[in-house]
Amino acid sequence: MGAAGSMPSPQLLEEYSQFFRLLSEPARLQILCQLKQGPMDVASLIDGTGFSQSHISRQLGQLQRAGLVRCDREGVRTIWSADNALVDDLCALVQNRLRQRLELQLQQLAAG
Amino acid sequence: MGAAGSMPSPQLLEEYSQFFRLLSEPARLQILCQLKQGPMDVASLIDGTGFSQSHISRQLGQLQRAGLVRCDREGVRTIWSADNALVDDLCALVQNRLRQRLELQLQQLAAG
DNA sequence: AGCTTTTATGATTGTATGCGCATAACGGCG
DNA sequence: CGCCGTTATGCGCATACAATCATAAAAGCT
Repeated sequence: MGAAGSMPSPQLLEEYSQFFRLLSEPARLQILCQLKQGPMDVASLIDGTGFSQSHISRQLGQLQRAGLVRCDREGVRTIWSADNALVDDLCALVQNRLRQRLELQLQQLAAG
Repeated sequence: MGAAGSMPSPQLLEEYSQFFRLLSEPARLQILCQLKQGPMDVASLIDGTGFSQSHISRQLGQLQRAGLVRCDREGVRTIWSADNALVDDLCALVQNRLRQRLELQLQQLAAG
């Protein structure tokens, strides 16, 4: 029992996929990781990631619309921050999976 | 303490993003959901989703390479199955987030 | 062997989007 | 006001990939 739940609606699937799509770009994940060190402005993100200013600005916009980052204006600078237990949790689950896969490959290599 | 961990390596970020990219397509999520009803062949997936045969075959290939589905040949048919506590957990976390966002919007609407 | 059914794959097209350049908009300071 | 520093945005290019059609490969049947 329990395996055959009802299908999620197409709208919900669409929202899931849109969220996962946000995390499907290394640049955005990298920005989120940088921001875990603490709030910082765009210049610091440029230093930390090597991306262009316009690119970072766009990615921040996308992350902001999803509520994954927020910003406070501090004079002329915009200080961005992200507190993401959610992204951490998601990544931890995926990391666990990656680890399991590698361990399985190791076993198969040893057994074959 | 605890907020400023070390940055994940670019390779790890790449693997995270590749995994999330798999889930960033409604078609693949839909296939995974269909398979939660139990193992089935491609014809059943076509019936359940409305996608073309070749499209479904390709998506299954991607999901298989990631270890999210597997198949047993049963005569001329290929029976696909997926047991994914992982995807369920990921979707549950995201759903929780979506709910929180909507509740926040509701509060802001009521307060504004 | 040929024939049929089921699945996988090569080729193609269309669309989305990452990424940077240039520039506009915003905000502070002389 | 003009000037400068910071961030957002219009534009173009290149690439990735979803989606389809047509076809090949695999497996059973007569």
